[in-house]
Formats: sequence, C-alpha cells, structure tokens
Amino acid sequence: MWQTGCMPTMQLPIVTTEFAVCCAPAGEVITAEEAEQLARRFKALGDPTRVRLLSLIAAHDGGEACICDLIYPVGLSQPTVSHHMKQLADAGLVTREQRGKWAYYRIVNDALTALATAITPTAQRVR
Amino acid sequence: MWQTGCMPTMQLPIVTTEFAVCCAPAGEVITAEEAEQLARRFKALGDPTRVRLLSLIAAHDGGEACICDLIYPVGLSQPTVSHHMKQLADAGLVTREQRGKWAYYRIVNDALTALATAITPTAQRVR
DNA sequence: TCGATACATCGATAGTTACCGATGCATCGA
DNA sequence: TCGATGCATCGGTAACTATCGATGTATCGA
Repeated sequence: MWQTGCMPTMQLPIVTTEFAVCCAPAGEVITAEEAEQLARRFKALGDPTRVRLLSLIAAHDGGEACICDLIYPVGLSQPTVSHHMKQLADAGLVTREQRGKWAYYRIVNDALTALATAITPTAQRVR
Repeated sequence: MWQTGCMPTMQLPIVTTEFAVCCAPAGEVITAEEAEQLARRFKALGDPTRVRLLSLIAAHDGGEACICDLIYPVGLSQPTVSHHMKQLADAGLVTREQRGKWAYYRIVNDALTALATAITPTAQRVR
C-alpha cells in the first residue's frame, strides 16, 4: 500500500487543495494547473540555446535583438533560431515586434521575475 | 548575409567572451557552458509532474518526503515517480537519503536560489 | 517593378523522454 | 529464514523536439 493514512475519499489524478491541506499542513501545495503553467515556462528555459538567446538579447544594445543578430552567436541555422524564439515567445518570456523587415525580440522581465519568485525557497511560495 | 558588422575573425560555434564583449558592450553574455548548466536544471523544472513533486516535498512535514508519500498525490506509477525524482536529483535540485527501506528526498534550496538569481532581470545577472 | 533581404513555416529525421509493467535488490518484521 | 514492503532499474512504446534544407511571404532599395 502506497498511501499511508491521510487518504481522500476519492481517487483523484491531481492534487486538490483539500488533499494538500490534509497531507501537508505546513505549507500549500500548488495545483496541477499552476504546475502546468510553471513547467511550460521552465521548459522554455530548459534548452541551452534558448538560455543563450535570452542572454544575448538581454546583453544586446537597447535590450532587444532581431533574429539576424542571434544567428551567428549561437551558430545555428536561421529556421532553428526562429523556432527557438517562437518557443520563448509562446512561453511569454519574450515579446516580438515586427519593424520593417526585422523582428525585434525583447525579454519580458515580469515573466522571469515571476519564475524566480516561484522557485525562491521562502516556503516555496508560488505566485 | 546574417552577420552585420561586428564579425570575429573566426567562425565559432559558441559565444566566446571576446565575441560577447565585441557585440554586446552593455552586458555580459553567458558562455555556452554556463548556458548548458542552467538549461540542465531548468529542464528538470520543465515538467509539471516534477514541479508538483517539488511543491509536495517542500510542503511536506520536515521538508522531506519519500517516494511513497508522492505516488498518490501525483497519480502516477511508482517507477514513473522514481524516474522523475532521479531527474530532479541528477539536476541537483533535490538530495536523496536512504533510511531503511525509505528514500527521503529533500529540496536543495541553494540550487533553486541560484536559478532564481540567474533569471532575475537585474541586468540578467548569471551566477 | 524586380531582385535582395529578413523571417516564418513546412516536411523530414534523428534523438530524447514520459510512461508503464515486469523484475531485481535491499530492508524490515515475524 | 521468509514473506512483504519500498524503491530502482530494465525493456518497450508512443509522443515530443531540435535540427536542417526548401519554400513562402513581406519589406526594402534600386
């Protein structure tokens, strides 16, 4: 038997707030939805190329960069860089702004700050 | 031509410090190795189940939990939970301590703090 | 108007991963 | 000593993803 006491009346595939309170009186357990949200963004950070892209953008003049600024530094093809930037944009970690022929990407500081807060071990506070 | 000016003398697959200084005078660009390190850990956070596992451990009594405490809340099989915990342990986000029949996992706060610092937008400081 | 440029998308492929049941290896209690 | 428990690992599978070349779309300059 895996469940030692503290058993809800119904088998649930996710952690409900009730269960969390029941089994973890000390702190609050995040919900499956919150975990999904966080994981989606951390996943975008889970690739070395994308981490470097963020770093390059952050360090770039004006805090923004176009694809053509990024291709050479990361040493990958243009479609691949575009692909990674789309991942970052879909995760909400960067914004995209088309100006003429160029697409300028800019880091969303609030998103990164929210992630940083989520993993700051002050009782593992989430949002 | 993708590279507009600011061209190093040699094609490099990674960002060298010299290139970073050349093209991004404002800030420092992390090296490929640093990006690899960060991405490895963010990748471990890039799965909703693992995020929930961390949350469960953090909220658990004493700040530690064994596999059997985690199986029911996440609603997955024991091998799968073990698999995820191994991912987290390999990433250095949790420690494992065998006590008798049980394996107790505990969050490495310093690792999470380091990650939080890395993505804190204060000039995107890394380590 | 036309060629070049910047970028996204498509299609394909090789590598990775999340998941499970089965199994093996310890440890504990009887 | 033996069965049961807690956990890791193995083998397999389905789903995802990082990467590229080719191509399409829009913009700019001549």
